Amino acid sequence: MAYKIVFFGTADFSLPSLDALLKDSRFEVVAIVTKPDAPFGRHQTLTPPPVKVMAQEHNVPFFQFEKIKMEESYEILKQVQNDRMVDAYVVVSYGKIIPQRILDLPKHGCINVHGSLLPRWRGASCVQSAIAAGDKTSGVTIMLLDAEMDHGDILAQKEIEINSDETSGKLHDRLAQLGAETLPDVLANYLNGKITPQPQDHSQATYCKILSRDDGKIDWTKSADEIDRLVRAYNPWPGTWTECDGKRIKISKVETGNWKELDDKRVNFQIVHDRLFIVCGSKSALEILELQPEGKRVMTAKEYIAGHPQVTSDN
RNA sequence: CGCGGGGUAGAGCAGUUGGCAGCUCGCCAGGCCCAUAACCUGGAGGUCGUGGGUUCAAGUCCCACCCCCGCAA
Repeated sequence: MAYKIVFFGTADFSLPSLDALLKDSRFEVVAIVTKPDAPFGRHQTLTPPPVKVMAQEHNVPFFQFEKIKMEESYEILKQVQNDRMVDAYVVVSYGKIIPQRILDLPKHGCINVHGSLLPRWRGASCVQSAIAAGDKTSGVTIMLLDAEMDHGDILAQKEIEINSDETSGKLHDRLAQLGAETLPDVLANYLNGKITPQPQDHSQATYCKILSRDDGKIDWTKSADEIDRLVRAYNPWPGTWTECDGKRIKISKVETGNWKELDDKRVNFQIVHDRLFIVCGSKSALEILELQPEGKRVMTAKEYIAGHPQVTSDN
């Protein structure tokens, strides 16, 4: 008989894992819990989270609790537990902290898929943090949830290399896929007792915070390498930007450039042979390859220069 | 109707109080040079997002609509 699972998830990162469980005959996803529809996009239209869409496509019952902490949420999940004898919860990028008494409901606890090699990068921006910090590798951790964030015992880890030109968008997708490939076997082996959970080495823990757009303002006194990593790490979210003539310009693609050609006394955009450079800290420089002025679409540096023969940055 | 910027040549931009539609790059042809991302000469390429309106005259003023984007979430 199939193991009964309740899946908690909201974002795109959840989809491959949910899909893997839905397709696997060893599991029956008896219900899905996801966040409520939220205002989204330029017109603030109420939009369902991706996981809800997938739940509807597969005709799986789903719940969108306004507040997971409320009594009602607990009562409903308790009812599901009594009716279906759920074996485990699987939590992938749900987006809210689940209260302990809900975590205690399923017979064998709650399994989480996290996009980093725990205990490194506990928290909400694990993918961005790994790239921004210049990590050579990342991976996924399949773990048990406990009371503290990303703190529980580990069931399995898979490591992958971070490519030197990789953005968070790409790594995010690869990790979501890797998690989905790893999850089913690990989950089955945990439930049939073949895996013994291993505690994390808490002394090695590092943490990362939720990012906002303001975090993406580029500090040009940092070195070109640091900024290059930040640009890749914050692509596509939250994006990196700088101010120019009082307007915001997103910087979406850069490459470490040649310092020696540039005037080191200014920290401005500088045009050299149809190419756009900016002087950074530590005697380094970046070439801007792609940017997006406020209100405009993404364009190459060459296109930007065509309409801005003289450009300067306010920093 | 959350706030805001924008749609003008293949690309990026300018266009002043309405008065013959421009700039940089690219493209085509030719020239110069040991050579070039350089330079010179000539050329092609625009129903100014769409539909109405005002006017002798609208890219420009008025109304409606379509599309793109930044903030926010």
